[in-house]
Amino acid sequence: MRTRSQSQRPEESESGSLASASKEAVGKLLKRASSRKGSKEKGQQEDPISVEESKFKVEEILKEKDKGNVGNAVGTISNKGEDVEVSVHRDANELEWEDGNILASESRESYSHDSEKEITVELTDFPSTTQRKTSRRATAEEKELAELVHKVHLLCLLSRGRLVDRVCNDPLIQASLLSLLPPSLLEIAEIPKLTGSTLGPLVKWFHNNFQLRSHDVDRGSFKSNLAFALESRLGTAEEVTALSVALFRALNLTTRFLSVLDVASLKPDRDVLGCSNPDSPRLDTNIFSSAVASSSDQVSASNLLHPLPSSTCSNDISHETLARGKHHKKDGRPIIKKSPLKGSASTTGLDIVISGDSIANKLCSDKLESLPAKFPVGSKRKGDAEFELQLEMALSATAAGVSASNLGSHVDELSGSSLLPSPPSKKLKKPSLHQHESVITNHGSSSAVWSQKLGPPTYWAEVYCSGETLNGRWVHVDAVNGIVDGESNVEAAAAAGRKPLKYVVAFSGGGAKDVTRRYCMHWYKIAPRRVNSQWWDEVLAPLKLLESDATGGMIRMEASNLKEMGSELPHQECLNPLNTKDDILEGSYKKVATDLSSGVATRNSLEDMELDTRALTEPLPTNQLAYKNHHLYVLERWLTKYQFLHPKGPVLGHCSGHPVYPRSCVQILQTRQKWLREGLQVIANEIPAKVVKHSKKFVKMQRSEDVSFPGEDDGQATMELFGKWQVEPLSLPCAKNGVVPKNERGQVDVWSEKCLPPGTVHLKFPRLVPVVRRLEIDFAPAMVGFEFRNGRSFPIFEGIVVCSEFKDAILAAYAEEEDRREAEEKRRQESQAVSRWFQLLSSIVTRQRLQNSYVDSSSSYEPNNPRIEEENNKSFDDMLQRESEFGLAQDAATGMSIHNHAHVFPIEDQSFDEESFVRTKRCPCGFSVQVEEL
DNA sequence: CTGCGCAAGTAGGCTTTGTAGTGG
DNA sequence: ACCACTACTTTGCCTACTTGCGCA
Repeated sequence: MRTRSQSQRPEESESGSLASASKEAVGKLLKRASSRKGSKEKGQQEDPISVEESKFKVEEILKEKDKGNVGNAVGTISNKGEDVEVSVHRDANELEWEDGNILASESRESYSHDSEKEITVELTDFPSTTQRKTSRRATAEEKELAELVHKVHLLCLLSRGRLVDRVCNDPLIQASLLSLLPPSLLEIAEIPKLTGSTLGPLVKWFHNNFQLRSHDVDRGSFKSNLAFALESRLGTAEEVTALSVALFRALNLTTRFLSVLDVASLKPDRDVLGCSNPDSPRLDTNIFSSAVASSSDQVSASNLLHPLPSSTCSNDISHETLARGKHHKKDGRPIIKKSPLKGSASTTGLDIVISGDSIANKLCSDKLESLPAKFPVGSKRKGDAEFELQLEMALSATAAGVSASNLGSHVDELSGSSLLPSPPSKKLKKPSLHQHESVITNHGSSSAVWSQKLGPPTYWAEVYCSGETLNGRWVHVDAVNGIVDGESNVEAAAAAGRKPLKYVVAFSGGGAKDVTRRYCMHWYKIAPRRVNSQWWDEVLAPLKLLESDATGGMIRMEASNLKEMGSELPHQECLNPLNTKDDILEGSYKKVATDLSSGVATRNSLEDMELDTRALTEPLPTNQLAYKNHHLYVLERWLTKYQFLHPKGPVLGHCSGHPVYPRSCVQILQTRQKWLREGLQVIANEIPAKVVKHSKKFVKMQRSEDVSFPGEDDGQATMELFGKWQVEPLSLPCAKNGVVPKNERGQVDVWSEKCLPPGTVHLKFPRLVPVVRRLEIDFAPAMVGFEFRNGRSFPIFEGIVVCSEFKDAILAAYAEEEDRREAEEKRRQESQAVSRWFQLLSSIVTRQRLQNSYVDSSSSYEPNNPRIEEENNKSFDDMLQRESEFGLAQDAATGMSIHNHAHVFPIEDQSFDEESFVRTKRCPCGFSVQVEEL
């Protein structure tokens, strides 16, 4: 069995034209996705097996400490004595993904006899750190693609959440959970004013009875998985959380399933571009280690969602590993055995021998195992450290299999290890028994990493506690970790895991609601990582309604509550001066106010208000940089050229001595001209809010045109900018006595309808000028914009501007003129048609006359079947008849009418041109005609 | 580990008022 | 002579923004 990288031997992949065609088609897509030179995908979609098994990617991330040589890295996979050679072609200066392909049939064989297979990866000549290509910025196309992937991934994750939510309502699962519950805890269902503390014993019981498993078991559907988890009391974080939600719901508690949507990055992964992404590699690893591992659906979704080359090594490998593991993990866990490294510290070669059922697994784990050794221990750049960390994590994920096979121990012990006390956490109330941890505790080298990086919470529940606060509130319940009301710690835990809470979504009733605000205190950190809010809101709108229907119970406002709420509202607004200009809160406050007036509010509207309030009461960041694009606050130093603070206050605080202003005070300034285009003019005697330097090009241009241009001494002209508070509606001179007021160029600039002088109209019809001139009405060409050509801009004129009173007259005349023009056009076309017919027939007649002159008249021929020939020629005779009507049929040269001779076209004299499908018929008189046969 | 300042590089916005030739 | 139409040729500067890196 032998495969080669396509980059080296593309011809080998072409087992047939179908495959190559397929490759081409898929390649286009992948090319777009990857936009990587030389990276090709073998897409053999026709072969279902080849897709799942024939591809794996190995990212060359190895760096050489001292040596500068960069060459070809050659990987060899030996399988039962045969070599699978993966030649990894390397661009000398570029880190690339490379594809190794294993032929389908052979791969299948390898999976069926996996325990006997051996895969060797040889890696030689590693790239130098110093020769890493400098980072390349993502192109617009890559950004667009990343956004698309982000959006699709979000939709998939939403679906996943809804799926889990639905299963949480399963009566059988709920009943089973209830049957497990001690009778004493059943009473919680009857507590009228539920509080977080009341939930304590229940959560404690659940936490003690359900544990996380270190590996996933896929039983087909999530429901089956959940049932199995319930039975074994072991499950993934998602399953255990879902069970907790099901239990709470069984107890009649209003409960949501919450999930942190660990979505693919909105921005193109920087690793692709030759540098490291501080958070996404780890993030993505988490996606696959938690979400994917727990769901086959997710696997497929994630596979779909990662056509991007943006996946990092561990990220891609881990997900492919898991995916592949699913397909082949039939006869037990992977048995991975490692060969000692061939190369010493001084050599650059590296041999990896792996046994197991998953090639990717082998490649990944062994490679990862070997990687840290490659990193210089000393000076590490941030990216290197990140990458190493990420690799260790991936390594940890695969470590279970390693220990299982090598030590002859079993994974049961490993999963049992999840019962062991976890390392203490600094930031979490209670350390989470994350599957990684359970793995890592058995893996000495990585435990240091994971003790610091506790698994961030990904799933939890929210239970509506009517006994909390005035009108009740949603209480965070992380039954997996036995935490109640720990919402304030979620962000810290997420931050500790380098996993920002980009999207925290609550699922209930088949719907979903974004509740990120509740858990995220530093919105400015996640805002740039989220998709544009309009799209997200539109997506969530229908789901939010469903969620609201399921959870939005009515709250009867008591008189005292009403009073307090009423006094709270204005107080909230006072809290943040932005509210005067910001209407974010307006909606929810209004709604609540309406609800208050009726004495009834929904949980939903109250929650909306709470979330909106949080949105406007973010604490001031302590570092200046955070203000650069902060949605609430601004520092004067980060204002752009056209931004201005008006009013300059209030000062909300200080950061490093710089006053902090509300973002709502930032106004966009424009030049007089720009305001004019919006139908506004600067108020007389207004002092420019800001005077900025003009572009050099503009200065140059102005000076070339106007020698007396009042440029400054330093050669830099200035540009006066005005704010919106300095402008007023445009007051243009009115049209008087039928005369249109024009500018210095004798035209009217019609940027918009607002720019039209009063008393005038803009007529956009073509060919109006002659009509208006004929009527002797004053007009002005309407300049509607500019077109940029040849490095110069040219005005675009569209229609004319005339006084309103002439509009009807002009339109009537124009209609008349257009009718006349159309009639004239029609006449012209007809005469042209006649003229062309005349030319055609003339040429035919001339040709015939010439033939007659030079062909022997003695070879006249009697047709066998004159009638048929006559039929054949009928149409042509008709044509000649029409021709004669023009007085052209008379053959002047011979003096005889062409009708004196009836042409005949004997079959033997006919010829047919197969290329042009033209049959040429010849009359013995010499006349011939060509007929196109279809 | 974080923040800050700087440099480098890139994407994308902005610029902004013809002319010569041909044919009817 | 006048008018209408078409081809010509595909700018380039500047700014905002991103990112990496060194330093504190």
